[in-house]
Amino acid sequence: MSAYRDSHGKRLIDYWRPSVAVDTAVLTVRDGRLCVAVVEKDGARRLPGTFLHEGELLADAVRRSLDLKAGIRGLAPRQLHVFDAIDRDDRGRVLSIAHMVAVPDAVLADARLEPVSSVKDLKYDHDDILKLAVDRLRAEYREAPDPAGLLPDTFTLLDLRRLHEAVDPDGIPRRDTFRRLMEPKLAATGELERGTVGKPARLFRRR
Amino acid sequence: MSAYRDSHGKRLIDYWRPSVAVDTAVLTVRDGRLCVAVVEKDGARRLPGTFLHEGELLADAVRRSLDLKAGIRGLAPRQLHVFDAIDRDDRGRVLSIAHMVAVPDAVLADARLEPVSSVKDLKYDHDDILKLAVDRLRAEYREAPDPAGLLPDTFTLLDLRRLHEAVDPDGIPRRDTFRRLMEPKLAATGELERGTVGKPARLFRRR
DNA sequence: GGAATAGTGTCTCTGAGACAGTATCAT
DNA sequence: ATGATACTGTCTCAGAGACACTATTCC
Repeated sequence: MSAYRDSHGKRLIDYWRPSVAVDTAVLTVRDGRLCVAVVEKDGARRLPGTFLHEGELLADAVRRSLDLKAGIRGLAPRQLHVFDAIDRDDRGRVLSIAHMVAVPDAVLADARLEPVSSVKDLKYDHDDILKLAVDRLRAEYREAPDPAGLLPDTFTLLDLRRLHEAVDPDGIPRRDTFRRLMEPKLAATGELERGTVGKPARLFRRR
Repeated sequence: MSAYRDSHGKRLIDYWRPSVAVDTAVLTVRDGRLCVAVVEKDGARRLPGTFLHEGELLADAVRRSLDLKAGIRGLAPRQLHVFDAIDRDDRGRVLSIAHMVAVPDAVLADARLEPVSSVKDLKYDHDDILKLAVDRLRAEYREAPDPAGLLPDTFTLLDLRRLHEAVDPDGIPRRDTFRRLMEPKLAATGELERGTVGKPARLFRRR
C-alpha cells in the first residue's frame, strides 16, 4: 500500500489514504455585483477544483486548477476549511480542502461568472464553500480598504465605496463616515481625477 | 491504485493519494497558566495525533487519537489549518489537518501538560499548530466569557477574571470594566459564594 | 472597629454616526 | 450663475477606561 520503507524494509506509513481535492471559490466584482467563477462539467455546475498531485503543494494545486480551467494566474489562494463528509463525493472518499481567492474583474474575462446572491445548487458541498468564502471576504472588507486589490492602481473614495458596497450591500456606513474610516489606511497620490462633473475627487493608492 | 470503478470497470478516481493525519492542540488552564497536552514518542515531543482511517470523519479521528493517547473524551475539536509542506514528515508526504480543543483541567489529569509560554521544539510543525491554536483561543476569550467552558458550573466574576488572565495575561481590562463587559453575557444564579473573607461574591452561570 | 473583598456612581476620552455646511469643478 | 459632486466642521451618542466611593462580610 505504501511506498515508504526504512532502511530495513519496514513499512513506515501503512495506512489507508483518501483522495484529496482542492476546490476554490474565485470571487470578483462585476457590474457592481459580487460574483463567483463557476465551471460546468457533465451537466453540473461546480467550483473549479482538482486533485492534489504527488509532490505538489495545496496552493500550487489551486493555481494549477485555475490556470487550467479559467486561464487565471498569479494568485494567492487561501485555505478555508476541509470538507470531509463520507459521502460528499459519489466516486469515493474525497477530502475537499476549500480555498478562496479574489481577483480583478478583467482577469476573469473568459470565465463564467454568477452573482453570489443567486448562486445555488452547485454540486457536492460547493454551496457551503461559497458561503464560507463570501463571509471571509466580507469580514476582510470590513477591516481594510480593498484588501484583495480589486481596484486599479489609483482610485477615488467613491470607487472604493462602490466596491465595498458591491462586496457587502449591508453593513456599509455613510459616505463621510466611510471616508473617515478608510482614508487613514490609504496613501494619497496628490493627484485629482479629471474629466468628471463636480468637484474633482482625490486619487488614492493602496498601502 | 484506486479501488473505485464504475459499472463498466472504468476507474473513477485514479490519482496519487497522500497520507492524511490529524494533529490536535489540547489546551487547558492549570495553576493559572495556559497549558497544552504533549505526548512523547521515540524521544520527540509532539501534539497528539493519528492518521485518518477509512470511513472516518476528521472529528472522529481527533477524538480517537485523544481517547487513545490521553484518555480524553466527549470533546468538540475544531479545524484550524492544513499543513502541507512537502518535507514536513520524513516518512513521506503527510498532510496534517491541525485541530484544537480546550478542556477543563481535571479532564487532563493523566496527560503531560506544558505551559504554552515555554513550549518549543515540538516535532514536525507542531510549534506552528500550537501558535494557531493559542491565537484562536485568545480571540475567542476576548469575545465572550469562558467560551470553552473551562470553569465549573457556577463561578464568581473573580474566578472568570483569573481564567481570562491565564488565557491571555495581556489585553485584559480592569476589574470594573471586565465586569461590565462580561456580566450582560452571563446568567445570574441569585446565590452568593460562602466561606470567603470580605463581601461575598455573586455566583454566575454560563448561558 | 478594622481588614478584606465585592460592587457601583460618575467623569473623561475616543470614535462612530449624522447633518448641514463649504469648496471646486463642468457647463 | 447653476448644478453637481467632493469634502469637512461640529454635534450627539455610546462604549471603554479609570477613579473613588459605598457595601458587606470575617475577625
